[in-house]
Amino acid sequence: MPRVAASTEKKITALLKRQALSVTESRKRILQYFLDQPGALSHGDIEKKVGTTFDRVTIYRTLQTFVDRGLIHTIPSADNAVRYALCKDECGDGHHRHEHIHFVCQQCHHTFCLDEVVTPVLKLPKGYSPRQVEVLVQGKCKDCTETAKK
Amino acid sequence: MPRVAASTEKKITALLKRQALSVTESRKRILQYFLDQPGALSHGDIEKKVGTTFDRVTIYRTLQTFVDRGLIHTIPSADNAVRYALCKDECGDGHHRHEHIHFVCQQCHHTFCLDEVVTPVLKLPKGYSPRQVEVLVQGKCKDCTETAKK
DNA sequence: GAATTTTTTGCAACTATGTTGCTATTTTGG
DNA sequence: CCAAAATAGCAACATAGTTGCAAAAAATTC
Ligand SMILES: [Mn+2]
Ligand SMILES: [Mn+2]
Ligand SMILES: [Zn+2]
Ligand SMILES: [Zn+2]
Repeated sequence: MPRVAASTEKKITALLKRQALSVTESRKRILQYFLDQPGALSHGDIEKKVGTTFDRVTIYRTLQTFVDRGLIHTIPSADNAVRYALCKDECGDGHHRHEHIHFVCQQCHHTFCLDEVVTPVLKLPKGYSPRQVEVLVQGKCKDCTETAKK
Repeated sequence: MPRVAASTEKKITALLKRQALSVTESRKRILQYFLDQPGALSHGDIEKKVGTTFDRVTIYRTLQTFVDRGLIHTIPSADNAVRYALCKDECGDGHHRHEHIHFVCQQCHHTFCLDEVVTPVLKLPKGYSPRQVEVLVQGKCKDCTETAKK
């Protein structure tokens, strides 16, 4: 029995093919990693996970390719460590459309997409033309809040 | 006549003394740079400006000290380049309180504090405890919009 | 399914960014 | 002006990110 269910394998391959990407080991493994866990991942996280199997440069290039093709999006941070998360809506080649906000847990240091929370509409001073709004909330995440109660 | 007006010099010294900081050349120059321009600055910006006069390490430590003392605050980014801007409200030793949003111009690549725009109150899913909300708006800034009209 | 073309990978070399320990220098307060 | 405290510069290091190029792998064509 394979470590990764055949159905997941199929799903991953389909995801890559949909974006007209060659299906390679590194792309499959990195995409798998994103699917296997709920949060966002930094380049460093991925390197720790698969860095012995694949070259650092390959990871950089894979992430860039995924961003370009709309498979993942970047999440800004205040600590010089941009994170990446899967795009759930219909992002495509060259264009991202995200309306959700991001949550950074100050306790477990995980970053989550809160897909159900829509970015607010803001009234900006005259002259400023908004194109994209990013909201980054810091605090304590669901898991960490629940654990604290026990 | 000194290059920097004596009044500015006084102001800078006062700012440093208020936070119980030693008044040194590097701190004065870096604080001066922040006061001289409207936007936010990255470590790299500052290094380009004063990097021949002061050591890189000094700049890192100065920025960290300023953040710790509530003189400047960090602005998250999506490009692995955290920026810093002066605190206008009453931030102090160890605690920052900012309610304003930040604007990143995709044309001139400057980052601005929009002090007049208050961060929105968000309804989060059950379990998430917010502590700090950061809003980062990308688009075209005032100057770039006006220049385009001509 | 083998050959050819195209794409991706790994490696090396490099630049940039950030950190730490230590000593010399500067600043402070008396 | 002096002694104590704080800061700056340097060196050495660690981590992060980029580029060119040849080898390997994947896709395409036959
Ligand atoms: Mn997201
Ligand atoms: Mn600000
Ligand atoms: Zn958490
Ligand atoms: Zn602009």
